Amino acid sequence: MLDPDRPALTSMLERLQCRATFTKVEQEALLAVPVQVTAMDAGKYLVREGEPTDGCCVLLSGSAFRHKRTRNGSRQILAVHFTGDLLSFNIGLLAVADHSIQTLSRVDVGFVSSQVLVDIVDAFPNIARALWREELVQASVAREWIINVGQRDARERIAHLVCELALRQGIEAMPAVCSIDWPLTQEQVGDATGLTSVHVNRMLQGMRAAGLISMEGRSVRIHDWAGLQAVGDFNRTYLHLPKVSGVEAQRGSVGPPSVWA
Amino acid sequence: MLDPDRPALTSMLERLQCRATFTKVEQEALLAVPVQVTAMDAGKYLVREGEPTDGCCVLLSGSAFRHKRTRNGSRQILAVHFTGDLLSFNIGLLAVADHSIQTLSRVDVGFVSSQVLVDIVDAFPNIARALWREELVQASVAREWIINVGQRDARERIAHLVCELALRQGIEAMPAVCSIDWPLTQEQVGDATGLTSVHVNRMLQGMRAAGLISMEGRSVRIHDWAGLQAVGDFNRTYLHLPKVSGVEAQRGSVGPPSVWA
DNA sequence: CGGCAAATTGAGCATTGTCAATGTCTGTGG
DNA sequence: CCACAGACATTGACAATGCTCAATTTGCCG
Repeated sequence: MLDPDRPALTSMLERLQCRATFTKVEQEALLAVPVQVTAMDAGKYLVREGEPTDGCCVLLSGSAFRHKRTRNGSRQILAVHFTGDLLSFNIGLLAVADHSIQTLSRVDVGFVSSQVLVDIVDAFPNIARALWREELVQASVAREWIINVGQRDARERIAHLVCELALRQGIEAMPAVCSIDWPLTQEQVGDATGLTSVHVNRMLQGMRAAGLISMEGRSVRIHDWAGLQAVGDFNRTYLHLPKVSGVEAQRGSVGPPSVWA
Repeated sequence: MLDPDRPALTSMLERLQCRATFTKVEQEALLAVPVQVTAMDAGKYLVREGEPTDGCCVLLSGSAFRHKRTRNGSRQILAVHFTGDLLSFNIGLLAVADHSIQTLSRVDVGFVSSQVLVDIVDAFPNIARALWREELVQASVAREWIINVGQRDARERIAHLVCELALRQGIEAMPAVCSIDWPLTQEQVGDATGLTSVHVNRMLQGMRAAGLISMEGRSVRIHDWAGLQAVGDFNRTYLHLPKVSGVEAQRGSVGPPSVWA
């Protein structure tokens, strides 16, 4: 749900502030960008593969995912997105969308026209750099997903996905045992990892039995963050997160990796 | 081998001209960019995962690949690059490399400093747009690779890889039966597709037996381009190639898909 | 000719998929 | 408040795609 007391693009600004430091003027320019806000139900398409693309689309609340289908109809999920993420930042650069974007929950989406975006980018090189960097990070995440489905076994793939979504939701600022939003069904986890939902179910049971996680409806409780990272062969470098400061924020990374064979 | 009679960056210009139309001034500005050219042997690292990155690196001749390793040492190839490709275009945007880049053959590589690049991008928005578009296309290719390893079976993955590399080498401007450069060993094909070299070998034998391709040392002869695309579930959209004109160029896409079950 | 990397072959195995049934939860309408 | 529908999760038995291991052959290059 969008907070009516804050500018609509506040969450996007916060996301970009992980990628650059803005002046007051830059911050105000970003928040002042004219944006058309639309609320949408879960399961709606924001972009469809093959359709012409234009403008920029930002996720102001809720979650969404990118996907693409093969000839025989099977679906590969390519990325999961949360509040503040840029969903498409194509100043009319590519003619047609090469994948689809669909909502996972009720969302608020902001649309910004290409022209406005071009103007902002021209006027504020620092903002351009932050947007560019955000795109590079998304590309880095995509490469990590190639490894995940290409080289890791089922248990590792799923643990890795849990780690990524947990870290991107700020798990390291949370208490040692905490819950994160989990917008995916087991079938969607399968489509993200190249596994069947049946096998995902069995692997999740294994992870629960090992005391790594537990599941509560649309959230996952993480009991052993260090162990989960060890199982998932997780190395956060690819997310290019800003340096975290403070003891609390480093909790997960200093403990001994738990053995879980 | 670099042609000494042409400016070093000619091949990069040709690549970018697939993404935008440049004025004479822009073309000359690009070719005049100061570039440090280095020849390197096969198997050398251009970028190493975890090391700081800077500047821009262009492949002026030969081929190279991106890859990343998992904890247990297995390697995933993330992309294959040919003459003219931009290998890293990071105006100091990300602090450390999230993957490695290694040469596949003897190559000539051009290094351009970040500052020069920033100047060019600021002075020529049209060039900036072409570079940006090139990056977006590389991201699109990475997403297609996620599908390839996540959803397709062994034969489809390999056929898809052959199609991609063939199309990027301009197969559609070649005669109906033609050879393309094939810089990968079977083990490397395995690392690119998430398969073992043993299984790659068996699948390639199947494709040869089916009359799709034949192999001649470091090149692959393509006998049935339409059939290969059908087997690989190949849809070129993700490459965002410029519209091709002429009958010859459309040869492969108009024939009936061959049945090969 | 020798050395080495790459390709090829075979046999056995295991991770993961398939199919089909059943259980569970949640929201909605009567 | 209960019944019901529908989506999601879970289970079991069996099949198969692709992996492992280990040996052998081929081809290239000095």
